[in-house]
Amino acid sequence: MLRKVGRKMELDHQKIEKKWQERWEKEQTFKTDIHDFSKPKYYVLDMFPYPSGVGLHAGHVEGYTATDVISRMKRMQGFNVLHPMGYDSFGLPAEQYAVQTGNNPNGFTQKNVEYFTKQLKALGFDYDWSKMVLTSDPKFYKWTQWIFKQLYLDGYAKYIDMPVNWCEELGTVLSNDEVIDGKSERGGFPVVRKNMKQLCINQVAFAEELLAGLEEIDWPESTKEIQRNWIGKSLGALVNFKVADTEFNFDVFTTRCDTLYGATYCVLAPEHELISKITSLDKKAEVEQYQKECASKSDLERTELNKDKTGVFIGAYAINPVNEEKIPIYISDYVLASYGTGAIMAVPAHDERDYEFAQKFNIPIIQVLEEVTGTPQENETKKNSIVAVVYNPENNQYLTLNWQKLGGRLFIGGTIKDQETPLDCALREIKEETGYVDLELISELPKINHHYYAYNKDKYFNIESTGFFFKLKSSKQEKTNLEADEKFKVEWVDQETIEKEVLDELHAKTFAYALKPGAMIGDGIHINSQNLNGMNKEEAINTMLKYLEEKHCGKKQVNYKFREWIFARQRYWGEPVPIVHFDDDNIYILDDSELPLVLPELDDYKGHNGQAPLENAKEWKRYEKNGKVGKRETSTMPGSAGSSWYYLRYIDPDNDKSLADLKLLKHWLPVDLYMGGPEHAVGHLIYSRVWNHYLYNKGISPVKEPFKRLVHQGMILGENGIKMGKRYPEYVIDPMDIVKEYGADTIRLYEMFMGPIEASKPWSATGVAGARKFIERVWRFFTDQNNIVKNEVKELDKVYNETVKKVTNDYENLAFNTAISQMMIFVNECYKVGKCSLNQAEGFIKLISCVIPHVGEELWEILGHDKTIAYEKWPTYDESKMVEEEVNIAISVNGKLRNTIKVKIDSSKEELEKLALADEKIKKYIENKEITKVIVVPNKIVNIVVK
RNA sequence: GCCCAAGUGGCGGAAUAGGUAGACGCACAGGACUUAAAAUCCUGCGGGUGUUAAAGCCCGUGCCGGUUCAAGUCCGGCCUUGGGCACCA
Repeated sequence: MLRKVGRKMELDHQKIEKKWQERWEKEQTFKTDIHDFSKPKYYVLDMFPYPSGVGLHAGHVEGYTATDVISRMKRMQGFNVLHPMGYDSFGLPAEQYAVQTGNNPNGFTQKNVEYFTKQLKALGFDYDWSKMVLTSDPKFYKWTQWIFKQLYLDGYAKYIDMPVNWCEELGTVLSNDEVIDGKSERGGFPVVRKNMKQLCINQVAFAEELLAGLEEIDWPESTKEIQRNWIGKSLGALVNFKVADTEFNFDVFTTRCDTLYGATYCVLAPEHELISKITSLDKKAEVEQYQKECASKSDLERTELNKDKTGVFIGAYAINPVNEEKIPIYISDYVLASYGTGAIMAVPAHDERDYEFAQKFNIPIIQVLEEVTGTPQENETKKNSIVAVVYNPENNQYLTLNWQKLGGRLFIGGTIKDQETPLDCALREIKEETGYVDLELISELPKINHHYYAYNKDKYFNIESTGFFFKLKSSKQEKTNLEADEKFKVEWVDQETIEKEVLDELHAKTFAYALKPGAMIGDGIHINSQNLNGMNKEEAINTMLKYLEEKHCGKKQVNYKFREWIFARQRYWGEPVPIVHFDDDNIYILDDSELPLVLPELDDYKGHNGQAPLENAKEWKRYEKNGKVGKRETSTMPGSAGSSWYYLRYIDPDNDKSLADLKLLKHWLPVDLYMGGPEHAVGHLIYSRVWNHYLYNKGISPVKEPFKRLVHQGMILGENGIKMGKRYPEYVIDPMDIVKEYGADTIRLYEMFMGPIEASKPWSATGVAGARKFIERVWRFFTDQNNIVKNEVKELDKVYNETVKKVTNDYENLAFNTAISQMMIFVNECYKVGKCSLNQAEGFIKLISCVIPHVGEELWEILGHDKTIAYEKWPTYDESKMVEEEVNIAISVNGKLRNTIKVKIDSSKEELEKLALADEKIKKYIENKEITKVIVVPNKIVNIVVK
């Protein structure tokens, strides 16, 4: 029944929002009965925030509103919805902020949690607050410690002596994803490499599972690609090199073992353990000096210096296992200790870095791959030939032969005669064809394998062409010696002309080599490689692998860029590690009965002083058991520990027997929709997958992949398109200001209407006002009792059903902007018609209540309902109401739109063609012309093709 | 340098499978209501040309080329912006 509502009603957003927020809280509207399995479940999750003290920003509101809309729709569609919220309250950010503002992290965190919660409630999100988790709560981190303990007992967590990222300023070790461009993510302080004994989790053991898992989850392709690159799998081989005249040997990792014949030296990382054992006496001092220099370089310095290769020959030689050649061993920091085996074989002809190094240290370069140009044919005649590029520095021009119609513009070329070296051939050809004799060789260019057809001889040729790059020293010329068919003009031209006119593939490639000296990186066929000669890459790799395995000096090997997850921070505000180091060097992991190991209070904590803060917790640190005395681990866990499993705990947050009841987990997992920023692609989103895979293998988590569908919200930029943030505080929008002035419904509607959820988009103050205007337009129409009629309103049938369909589908696809457009169209139509049936009004209010829940509830009440709209049945649509009797058909001639006509829907092709051809406007375009074709797409378009 | 996205009016953005480019909103302009303004309601709104007005015509989805009866959409090459990786052998 329609409730009588006096005169015009003002929209008082503050009153309405307060009213409904209080009611939702009082009636526990959004409390999920986790044990109710009678309905299908839907688990929708937001990335929980760091409670940082500055409160929510516009980006939070976007992501959280999106999941809120989904969760409200799913609830109305009959799902039992779990939509929880909590706080990632441990970790470096919270600690840094606390120290900077002189607060104790603990009390400070509590205060921020309250602040955030108040803000989230003010935005009207339908979180079930009874499920809240706090990673810094001992009841929660008991289980973080427990999971860590399982990892430790299963051998995945270990102390390892390894080079780590050390940040002096923060006084802690950092993981790879916490280091950006050689600086710490937090604060931007320099990071150096340091060898330290560290607690690590062997996440590389999960690399294959993680890669395979990516195939089965509905995530943005770009995020999956980032994770694949981060894991960085590469297939290759280990090759063992013996050190000449010693007992020692070492392995290198290579993806191109097929280029072994081109390996002319080896490089060890400066930290390689073999160096001290094989360095010759006379090189010892120099080598040690170089090692010292490298150790003190920060990561930033290393990358900045990467253009200029440095290194030292250590006076030892390795034996190339395929040809027993002795090749020198160098050390250089362009080889990383932490990747592969920390040693490489260098193939300077085909690797840019090796090429650079070889140039600088004057090491031989042997080409083992040659590029193939042209198209291979049967019955080719083989020969060897040259292409010579001659450069005149005087006028910056190159020597070419213009064959005109016979072959265009080419460089000097020719066939190598018996008993002639390629270089002799090049010099002879230049002289015979152009007369120039005073030349200086700049470089010999990589050989090219070229297939071509010679018209004058009517034959196919396959040549191996050696390129030469000469400089003209003087214009001294001798008599040329031309054959009868050599009809060309000798011309000097500039680079631009060559690039335009030298079209022959072989000559163009040769010129490119001449201009850009360097390694030949592309693929090709093997040369100078004995049994591999003539093979392509794949064939050669397989052949080489077989050879290496037979000779027991190499084998297939997979390598990852992915590294150990360093699982300790020398900081205070994190989960204590439940480990004790006994005085007799034995390591003891606490018994379950000793968990949680509670983080002790630290009086007047002012930040780190070069050691782990917990070193100062004298009493806490000491541990005694059965008369044995030990010291607790004083490092704490990294910020990503708690967030790696929190989504499990929401399902059963008060369980003190296990991290969560398996039966409940089985029902509720996986998360159906996970929403959060793309910046977590290689941090949280990998770590949580690692833990979940581990827990799955142990039977603790029932699913391999925890997050079935992942969506990132884009960034919200300032009005001028610049990132909001510390650098431009004047452009920062505080969502709470908008809530106060325009209402929570307005900021929710506005942010959903801005554009596609995943796109970055600029804020617009007038856009916000526009959103409010639309809400008022809705309010005005649906609170006016004269507009709402009991009888059907046929005029709205079509648009209403279309709206229900489009909004339902668009919400499902998170296309909120177009869903809102459609609702605007519906409201515009209502105004035009001047009335709306009660049925349609109720359906529409259900749709829009997901985005503007306060106004939605209020309108629902005004329409005469006592209960919340949250559990009302989602509206349905009737396709038959959406079809119209007539449809517009476009008529185009030669693809150009010329007219549109209205015809009965589903008119036949023949009929449409007849109508189109008979159309008055169309006549003038087809008169006196031949109609070659008529294409008819029913209900869409007719295209007439005329000549 | 390598990998991945994206580029559409003054602006944010629409356009299931190649089939009427510019939905919806903002801004702007005009009108109605008002003593007036705000608010509201209605109308127009890519550029050029044309006309009293219109109709009409031409051009238009970063640039160049291709496939097709038909391209914002598909293919090839380039440019720009954003993101990721960066001596990873």
